[in-house]
Amino acid sequence: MSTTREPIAAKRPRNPEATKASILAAARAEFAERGLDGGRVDSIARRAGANKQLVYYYFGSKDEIYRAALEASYADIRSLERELDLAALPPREAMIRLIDFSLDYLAQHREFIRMLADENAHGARHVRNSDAARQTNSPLLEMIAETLRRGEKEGIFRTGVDPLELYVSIAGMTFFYFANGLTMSAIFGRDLTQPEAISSYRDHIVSFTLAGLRP
Amino acid sequence: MSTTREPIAAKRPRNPEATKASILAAARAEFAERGLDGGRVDSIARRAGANKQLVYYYFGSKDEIYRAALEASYADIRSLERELDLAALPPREAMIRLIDFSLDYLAQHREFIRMLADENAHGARHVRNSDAARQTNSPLLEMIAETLRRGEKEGIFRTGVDPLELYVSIAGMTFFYFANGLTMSAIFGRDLTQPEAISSYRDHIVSFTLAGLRP
Amino acid sequence: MSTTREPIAAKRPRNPEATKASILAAARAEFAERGLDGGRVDSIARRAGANKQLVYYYFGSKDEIYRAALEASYADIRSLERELDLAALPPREAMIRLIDFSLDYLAQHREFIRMLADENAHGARHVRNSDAARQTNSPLLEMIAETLRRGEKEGIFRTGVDPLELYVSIAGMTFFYFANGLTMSAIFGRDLTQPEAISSYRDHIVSFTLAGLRP
Amino acid sequence: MSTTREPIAAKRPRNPEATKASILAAARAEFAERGLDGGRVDSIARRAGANKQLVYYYFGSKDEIYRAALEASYADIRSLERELDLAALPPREAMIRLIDFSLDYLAQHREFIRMLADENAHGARHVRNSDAARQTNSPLLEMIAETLRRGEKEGIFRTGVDPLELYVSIAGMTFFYFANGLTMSAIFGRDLTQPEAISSYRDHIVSFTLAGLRP
DNA sequence: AATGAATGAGTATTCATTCAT
DNA sequence: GATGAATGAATACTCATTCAT
Repeated sequence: MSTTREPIAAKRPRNPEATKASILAAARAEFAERGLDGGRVDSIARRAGANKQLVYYYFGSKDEIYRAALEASYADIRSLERELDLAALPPREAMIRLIDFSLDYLAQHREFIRMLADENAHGARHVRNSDAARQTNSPLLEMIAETLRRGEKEGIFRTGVDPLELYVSIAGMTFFYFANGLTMSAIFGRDLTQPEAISSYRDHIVSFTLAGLRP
Repeated sequence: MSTTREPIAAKRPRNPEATKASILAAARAEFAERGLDGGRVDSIARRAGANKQLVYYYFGSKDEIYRAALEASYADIRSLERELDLAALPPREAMIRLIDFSLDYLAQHREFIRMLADENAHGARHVRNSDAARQTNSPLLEMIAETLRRGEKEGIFRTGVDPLELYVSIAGMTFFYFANGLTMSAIFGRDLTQPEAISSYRDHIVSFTLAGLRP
Repeated sequence: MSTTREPIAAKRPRNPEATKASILAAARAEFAERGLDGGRVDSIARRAGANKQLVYYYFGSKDEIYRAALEASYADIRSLERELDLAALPPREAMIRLIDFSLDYLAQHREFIRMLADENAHGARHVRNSDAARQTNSPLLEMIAETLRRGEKEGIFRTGVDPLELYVSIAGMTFFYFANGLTMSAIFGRDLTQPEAISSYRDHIVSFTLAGLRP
Repeated sequence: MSTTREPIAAKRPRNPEATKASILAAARAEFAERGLDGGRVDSIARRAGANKQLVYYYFGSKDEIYRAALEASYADIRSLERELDLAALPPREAMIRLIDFSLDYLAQHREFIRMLADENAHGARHVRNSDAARQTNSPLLEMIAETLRRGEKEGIFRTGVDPLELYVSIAGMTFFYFANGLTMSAIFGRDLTQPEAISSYRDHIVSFTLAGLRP
């Protein structure tokens, strides 16, 4: 009140949707790189080329930006999962494709690994508060179940395999490789980030999984 | 108040080793709960009942306390791994024991999960700077290799399985379950933290792994 | 969402005077509750159900809204003061009526207390900039003077009493009771907000004042 | 963690009590001038020539600094009240002295007016949270009661006057004069800040009060 | 007349770290 | 060894105000 404030004219062109989108993109990059605690709202604004207050104008708080970023990440992977179309492949090939998808996606989207780890480290509170994240059910479970059923019929998969447990196993094998690759590389003295190492590990999981499903 | 001066006894008895140990324990608890970025030096001092400056006196910086905490975590698990004595069991039982150990340890030491995830999220820079962490080689790889050899000889395990890749697979299946259990529980609407769920998953991994190793 | 565009009807019907009035009412409520520094333009707009920019459109700045709110408060009390018609009562009853009015008005318009205190705390700069506030002379002084004259003639009031000083005394006794009632209640351990306490204090002021005016 | 921070050597000489005292003094000045909402922690630190964090180190939060400042103000006036020694004077002179004290103190300590007004505007929450403020009972009430008793015995004061109500009346007449002098001066076109005006008002209150107490 | 988007300067508070004793 | 005092940079979030439509 005592200090006179004369704001300077706005420089950013009026394009609300683009503005909001660029802030969200910046937030995703920031959080992927530095995590929830390490991410800075200032940095998000800077990355987006936006005024910091705009971040709050559109998202309200750091936690809500994080939730939006997380939702976007989930939406991305869900969208690709829906395109998998495992039903179009024979059971064995379907399973291989699932493994490859899981491995490739994580290899190319390290940011998803970071966000997932971070979210769990924080008690999954953003996911729990996100209708979007909870309701956008993964199509994977049903796909896996259907693939298992076909494999059982063909006699190449054993019965009694729980789709969710299988999913967790495959996701675990792929996720862990990239999530903890750095410490393992340092400790075991074997560079797991090399393409050949990844390729070899891929073959291992494929044969391991297919064998693991045999009747 | 200002006139009478009672020489206040130093609250903390001079016991350097105990002091350092209590600070380290406090640091492990703090980082396990809040991560590297979320952990506070103040909080560590408070938890340890020590003066904040003591933390710096003994450890130098936040990063070095973190490294010490990480090293202690690694030392703990390495110590237990060494007691596994897989060589005393038939190959199949040895493999089951390995799986159970991996699962139980993570179930009971969630803090290790957090530290591992955090360390990797930060580029594993503390592990790389830690001779202790890198040199205290895990005895597991050799144990697994030996177990695989025996299983091959007995004809119950196939050949060509890489011990490290197998280790990554098993560690991945167990780690992922606990590391990302919260988001999965929220999203899949199935409480994976229940003992029955864990027990069921354990059976799944055991049979999946044993089958996966069959010739 | 972006394809179908339904021309959303302006929520607020074009009714400038009603709009301005609702903003003013909102401002009065806001400033009465939170003071000049504590009051928020955003909050005023929200209370008024209006766009924030409208507040600026009609009032120009926070200080000017405050001035308008203050003027409205003064106008309210002046309006009631004009209806007092002390001349219609015998001097003693007129004086009692004046006291009751002062006490009752403040009891029922705590917001006026806050605005008065706030305005003085800020150097009365809004009042000084307000022709309205300064020109709408209070009719009280002349009423009091006339009542005193009649009392003197009747021999029940002493001479030489300055109307403004008497006004300040009465206003002070009533204002202070409500303005600082909270701290006094806390410190003296006697709840001055109770109706009985107010009623008792009223009797005290009445007899105190009448006695104080005796020749 | 990623940014390296190398603090520069401390410049402030080590004198905790002086430091804390200077911060408190600065806080009192700041809040007296600008109120609770208008006061800035930054400004307090600057006034005290101290690092801002020191303010938090010693006082914890803005509200607690305010409470400390308020307590100090109360302690100041209580200390002077205790020196009044009304019992040493004849009842009439005692009453005059009480009035003069009240008027003079407020005339010379405008900051107390501001703090009192502000505290009440904020619901007296700091006083309620302050044991010091509540327990340091004002000696005035007992002094007034005793003075009234003596006056009654001598037949110069009437009976049945409640000490607290009398206190409120006197405090009100003096407080209001200074608290709202600025708006009244502006509105009534009579400068109440002039020494002559104050002096005249003092005489008015004295005779008004003494007359008001006559049997 | 009315609305939503955008801005810059602030605002209380926190944090890792160092100094002095 | 141990403690309390002090520092500077930062951190999430707010606010009055203006621009563009």
